[in-house]
Amino acid sequence: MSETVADSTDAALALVQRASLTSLVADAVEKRILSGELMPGSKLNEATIADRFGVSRGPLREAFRRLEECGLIRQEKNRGAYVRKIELDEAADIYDVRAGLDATAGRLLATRISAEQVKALRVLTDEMQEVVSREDVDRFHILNLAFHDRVIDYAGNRSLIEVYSRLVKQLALFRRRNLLVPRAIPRFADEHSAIVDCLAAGNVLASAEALYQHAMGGKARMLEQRFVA
Amino acid sequence: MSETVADSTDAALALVQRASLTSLVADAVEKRILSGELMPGSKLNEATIADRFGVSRGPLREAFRRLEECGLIRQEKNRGAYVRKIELDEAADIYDVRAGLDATAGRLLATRISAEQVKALRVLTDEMQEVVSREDVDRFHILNLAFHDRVIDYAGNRSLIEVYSRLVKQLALFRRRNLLVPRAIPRFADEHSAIVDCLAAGNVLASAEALYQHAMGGKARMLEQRFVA
DNA sequence: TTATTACAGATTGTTGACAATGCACAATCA
DNA sequence: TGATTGTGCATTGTCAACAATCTGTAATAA
Repeated sequence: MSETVADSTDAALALVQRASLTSLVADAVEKRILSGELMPGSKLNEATIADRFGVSRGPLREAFRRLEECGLIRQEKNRGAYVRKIELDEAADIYDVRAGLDATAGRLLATRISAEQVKALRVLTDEMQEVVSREDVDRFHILNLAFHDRVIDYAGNRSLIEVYSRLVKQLALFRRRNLLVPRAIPRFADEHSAIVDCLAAGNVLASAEALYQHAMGGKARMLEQRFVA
Repeated sequence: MSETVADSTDAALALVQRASLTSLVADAVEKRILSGELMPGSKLNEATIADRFGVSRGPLREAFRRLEECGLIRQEKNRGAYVRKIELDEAADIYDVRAGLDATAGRLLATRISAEQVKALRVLTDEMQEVVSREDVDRFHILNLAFHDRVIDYAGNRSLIEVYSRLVKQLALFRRRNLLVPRAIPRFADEHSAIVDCLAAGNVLASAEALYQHAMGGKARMLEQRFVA
């Protein structure tokens, strides 16, 4: 019990030592944007938000600058800040770049993947194959995200992780019901398995191409749904 | 003459309307960092810099947040801001990602390049081939930068341009006399020509691979020089 | 001597106030 | 009526002052 207290106070201490109001507010606003609580196009009133978080406008404005540079909000001089709206063509651009980053991750990972990492990815792809039969879309979605996160992580490139997560955040501003279409799941599961095969075999070009095409498939799905909806 | 006045006042007006002190200061500091006037590791004193630009610390701190998010400076709580220092391994990571982005640009551009764009690139590669014989390293350097900028631009993807320029800026923090080695120039010139050939032929995979390998050659050169110096 | 503490100056973090700008609505005039 | 101008309010831009923290130095004690 005292440990719990010690842990929490330690955590609080570390928080105070490392985190500034600016960073805390930036994280909080970012979270609300990514969760959809703050919708694209929403006006972000400085005084209102500063009050809500119990800080003055100074730190908040600094947080806004960070979020602007992240591409999550847009600021117009003398007119205020708005949650960034990402149009279809812009989302398509981001998808292309992300596909390229996936390919890069594949190139890098194919030359360095460990047996343990292959195994960890296989655990995911195996469960995905299982899930296909159950048609558990939600579970597949989680596994899908985990799979791609791991591929990027395992590539072991900090710059890649940074750039990739940046794009993923921006794409969160564009999710218009891009839920998985059940009928597409079997194909995705197979593609994941094929990707792991390429990686495990150390085939650089095949890994890159498999990941690229897989990501571009995701883009195509996004574009379809846009026009259906 | 009145036109000149009108132009300059128009420009001034546009500047005042669009640019905030924050953005102006951020640009100015960024410029000084990229030019090497502010060296990696330098302490950035808020009061001193604010005074130099004739602004208060508020806008300057906002500018710092932007630069921090750009990866050009690093801020430690209660200790201040420093020009970011990029170590060798980090630069290597960035080079890998940039190579991947070059490959992505190749993929995209190979499917959409126009005759005019091919021609424009050929103008550059032709002059590069000329320059090889003259061993004009400086001129080659300029042509080299122009070539890669155009390939990215012609790819016509805003997200790619944004991410790419971000990485280029970060790499500027690491240039330790990575000037071109004269003996490497002929090979680079040939590679540029080959890249344009692939693009003009609309060969997606070959374009991507040629640009990727070309960029990785640049990385290798950087690593060599690091150990020679 | 060496380590510890106390203090002072400098620097960063945060705030509230004031100035400048934009926006919406009312008043005016053709 | 319709367009334009003027006015007040809300909001953003900027600043200077204050609080909190850090750093280096001097004083103290073992």
